[in-house]
Amino acid sequence: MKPEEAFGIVLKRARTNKGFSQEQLALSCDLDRTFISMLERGQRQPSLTTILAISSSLRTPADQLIKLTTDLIDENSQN
Amino acid sequence: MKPEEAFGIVLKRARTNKGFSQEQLALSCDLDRTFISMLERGQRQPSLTTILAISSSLRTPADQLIKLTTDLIDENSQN
DNA sequence: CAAATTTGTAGACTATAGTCCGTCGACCAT
DNA sequence: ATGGTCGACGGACTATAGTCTACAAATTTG
Repeated sequence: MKPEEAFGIVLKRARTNKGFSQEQLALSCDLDRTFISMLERGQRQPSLTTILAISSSLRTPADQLIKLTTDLIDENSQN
Repeated sequence: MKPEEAFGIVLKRARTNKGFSQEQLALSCDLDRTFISMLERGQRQPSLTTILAISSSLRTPADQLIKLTTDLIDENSQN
């Protein structure tokens, strides 16, 4: 499983858990809505500042987002 | 303090702690030597896959690298 | 159902991540 | 002195992160 796929899944889970729409999140972290969409579908990968911006908007520590992502990669290491 | 500055400091510390040269690290994580140099000087910021590649080569969990980075940003939040 | 909201997607664009070539200066050993 | 490793730095290049506009498909809600 590719990093961007895993991050996309983690992002979507975290966002919906907080009850945000893609557009609300995009506005909050000053990114484009379509880019959030591509991130969640694993078609783009985030840079460090993007990770931090999303972390801040979702009020979820960045290192936790990364941990969830790497855990997901490890779980699916056969794929 | 900008994210890329903080990450650069964290990266340099982690690399030298492991006794690697920039070139050794670059070879190990399949990145360019000059790019590692720019990362450490805070002139570039890493993407997610770059963070994971460096994490793997340094045998330091990615979430720990991120935690060290955000901690450093928070400590210097006045700058 | 219809209307409203949300998300996927495409295309064209700009900014920057990351490569590859080289040169230079600092430091440390012979 | 000089040979070797190491890191800063430049320029030119390619790949991709991230924007913006617009429309279609899906989902939710009354």
